[in-house]
Amino acid sequence: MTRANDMPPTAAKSTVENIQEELLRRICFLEYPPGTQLKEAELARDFGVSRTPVRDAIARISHLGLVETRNGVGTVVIALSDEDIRHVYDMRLQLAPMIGTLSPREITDEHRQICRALLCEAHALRDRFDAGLYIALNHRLHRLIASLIGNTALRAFWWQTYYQAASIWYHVGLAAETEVTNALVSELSEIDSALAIGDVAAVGHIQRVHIGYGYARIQKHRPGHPHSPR
Amino acid sequence: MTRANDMPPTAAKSTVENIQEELLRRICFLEYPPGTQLKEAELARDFGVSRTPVRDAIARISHLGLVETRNGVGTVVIALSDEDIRHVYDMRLQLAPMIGTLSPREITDEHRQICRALLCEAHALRDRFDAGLYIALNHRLHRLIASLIGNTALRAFWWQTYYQAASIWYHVGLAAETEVTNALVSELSEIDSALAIGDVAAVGHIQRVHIGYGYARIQKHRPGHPHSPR
DNA sequence: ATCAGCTAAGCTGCATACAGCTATACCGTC
DNA sequence: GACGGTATAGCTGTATGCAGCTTAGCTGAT
Repeated sequence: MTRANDMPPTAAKSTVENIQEELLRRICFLEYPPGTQLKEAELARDFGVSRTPVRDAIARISHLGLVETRNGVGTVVIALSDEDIRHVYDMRLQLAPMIGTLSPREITDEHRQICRALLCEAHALRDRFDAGLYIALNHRLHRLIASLIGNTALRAFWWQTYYQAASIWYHVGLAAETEVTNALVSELSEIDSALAIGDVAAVGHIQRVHIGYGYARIQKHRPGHPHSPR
Repeated sequence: MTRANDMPPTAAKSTVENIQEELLRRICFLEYPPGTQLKEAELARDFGVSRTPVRDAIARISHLGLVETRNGVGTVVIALSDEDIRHVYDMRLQLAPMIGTLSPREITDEHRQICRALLCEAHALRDRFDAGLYIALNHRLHRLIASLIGNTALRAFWWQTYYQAASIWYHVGLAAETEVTNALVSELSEIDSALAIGDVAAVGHIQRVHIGYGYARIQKHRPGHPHSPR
């Protein structure tokens, strides 16, 4: 399939791809929390381009449902409703085991090394928590998992649900630092064990388990529903 | 200076949404077979707008991987590789049973009426085959199924895989008219029975079964075996 | 006849100007 | 003071011109 589906294992090339990736990063890394208004002219200045490529990038991520743009008003970052979040998590719970069953990729030493490095950094996170680092680690972990998925459609869906869910559980992560850090460490060490014996299916089931844990944490620490129109 | 607002309450879709939908229709209905070059200027003339909304529409469907646009060259409709097709079908086989398990919608009499109408028209198709009608029936059937899916993420994925697979099995349909017509009739009558007793899960499994049949037909009639002149 | 190099045509990518829509603040009226 | 209509600011939607990239085809030397 085209490289439009699988996200960025390597660096994107064209201008709008860069902007697209950066916008997604800022949204799911909570630099643009729900309710933020994305002004095309302003973003255009930020990126040093005209409104056209910015509009293009926004159009390309519109299918994720993370932003909504209304004529004459503006483009705002959406806060997913509780029901939407449940739907996304239900979907992820179903997708996770497929990682090991639908054309999984072969595990290489590179995978193992990346996982080992992530585990090491996650340990460091226990001593001194850093929100940005926590988010970055999760993102790299997700990239690692995605690189084990051989089925193109599944990999695309895995990314889509990740982007949809990310901003939510990163938000929770900031409210329960030690809890999520310990969860990340144990998830990584389990994955490390699975990678050691080359068992992709195990990785899928580990994901399945920890997605369940993550959803439970969301329900526990969810902020007192401020205003989530939909 | 308020002018009379006598707009019909039904048509409220934006220009680019219309173009987007029409492009997808033309691609998966094989009016734009793989290899077709989509020239922005030409499409703009067709739709009576400038290049801008056309570009916007193309950008919005780019994530499906059905078109690929390269700078200086053009935008062409992609022919999915055999492996991609297999991946999409593997995915659809997994998604189908979820229709009945992930927040299914309640079946209403409207659903039953639509299904009955489709079944009736499919019967008529047996007497006199018409490619356009066959494709349109399948499309309406897909809309019916999608309207039973309550999980937002699943519904979105269901549509995505449909668009990705549609052009393939519509292509096969043109080479095995009576076979696909009979398959459509039996699929519709099975769904009719499931709707009658309000069993959405059954609908999901019926889909699962017929997706399997569809993939088998693709492998049977795929270019390479039957008619290979020169 | 062959091939390197060049030229021109045609496409997308980008910038910019303008039109249209929406929400808000303002102002005159009651 | 309350209210309805209106002007206005700011945003997105659209049209258009130009620049850059790519390819095909032509030309001329070998």
